[in-house]
Amino acid sequence: MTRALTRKGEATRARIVAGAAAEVRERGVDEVRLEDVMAHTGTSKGQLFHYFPDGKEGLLLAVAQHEADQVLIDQEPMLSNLTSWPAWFAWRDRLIERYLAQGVKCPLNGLLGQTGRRAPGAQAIVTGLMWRWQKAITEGIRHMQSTGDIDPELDADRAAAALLAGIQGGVLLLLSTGKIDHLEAVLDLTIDSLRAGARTGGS
Amino acid sequence: MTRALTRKGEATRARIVAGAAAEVRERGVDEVRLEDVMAHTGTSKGQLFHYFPDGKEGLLLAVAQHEADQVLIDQEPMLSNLTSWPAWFAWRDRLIERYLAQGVKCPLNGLLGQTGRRAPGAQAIVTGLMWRWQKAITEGIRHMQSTGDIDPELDADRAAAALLAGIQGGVLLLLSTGKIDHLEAVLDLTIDSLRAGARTGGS
DNA sequence: GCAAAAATGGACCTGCAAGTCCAAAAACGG
DNA sequence: CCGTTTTTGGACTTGCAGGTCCATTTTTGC
Repeated sequence: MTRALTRKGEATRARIVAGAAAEVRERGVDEVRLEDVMAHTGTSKGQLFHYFPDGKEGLLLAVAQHEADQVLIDQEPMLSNLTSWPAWFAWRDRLIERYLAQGVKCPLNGLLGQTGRRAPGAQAIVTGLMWRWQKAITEGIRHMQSTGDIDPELDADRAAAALLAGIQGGVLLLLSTGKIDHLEAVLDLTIDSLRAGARTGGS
Repeated sequence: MTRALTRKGEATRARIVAGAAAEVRERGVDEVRLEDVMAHTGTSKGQLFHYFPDGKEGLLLAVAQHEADQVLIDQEPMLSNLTSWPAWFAWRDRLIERYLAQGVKCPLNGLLGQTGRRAPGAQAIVTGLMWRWQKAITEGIRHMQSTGDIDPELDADRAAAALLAGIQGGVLLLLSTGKIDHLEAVLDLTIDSLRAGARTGGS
């Protein structure tokens, strides 16, 4: 149907997406010119429009999906196995490590602020990412509740929402201030708070 | 020195900034054309470059400062008087109300993602805003510690950093999902957590 | 009132980057 | 092999938005 890609074509397409993603991280969404992508990936304009008939919009959409997926992949296998406090700490460390390394170059930043307005589809991609992310955290909390490590009275979904928001804000502040402090504070204090409620059963 | 503005000129300049700010909220930073600002404010291109010799960049910088100030002003007088739990709740309510009303139209969004890259000065504006914001929260926590309403052992600055990050993330998620839930969860759970530590003195 | 300075209007220039088009080369399928 | 389809390259078009310029009107200060 929609498929008419040879093996070579498939490879080229993938190369374009990966190269464009790198370019977006480096320069930011609206500073990326198709020319940059062409130079970076060794492709021609004809190819770009061959694989992305909708032009820049379609390309950015593919990049957005690529980057969104990567965000969750980078948190594995921790994110899907928040089944003990050491596991939670390992996840925390991975997040800090990842965003510290990433620094100012943030794909999400572009996704939310800019691509979101342009492509209506990008909005859906971001929402989907947040949804999956929060769901994983919620499951982690529920598991800890089932083992008695977190107060069963706690609204797991609400707590996960707060934690997710904290992480997003922490990353945002990392982008603007260049310091990881906010993200660290959120993770440590929130996890501490989750642990505090359990202990002997609360009230 | 740098002043050569008549009363009329001052008024026109202010009108341009206000109109441009509205336009930025409405369409997003990189979708705003100078032409839009001209139409919206009833000015000509000559005027724009008369009052903002650096062109779009200078105008956006002025808009950024304008919007950043507004963010804090909108939280007054609550933000500067976090001296009792009812005051904290009033602040919470104001935040929810403000951002609920604002919805998807966010000046900060543009500030962070886009203007930040373009104008090096915009980065400073955002950082300054966050700094002032966090300082106000820290002072609120310190005051509550002085009255024994919050555990004096708590690191006030760290807690404020976490709360600020939560708020930022909550707003970010409001922008992408359209729902206020995350912001609400952050505010309620974090304030609850602050209250929990005190009570009878902790350990 | 009058000269100087500021404010205004809008025509014009310019550069850039997205998007179009087609012709040549490579890959595919039988 | 050969016709067909896909892939590739790059010249060309187009539109737009930022920025320049200057002529005209208004305001200012004396």
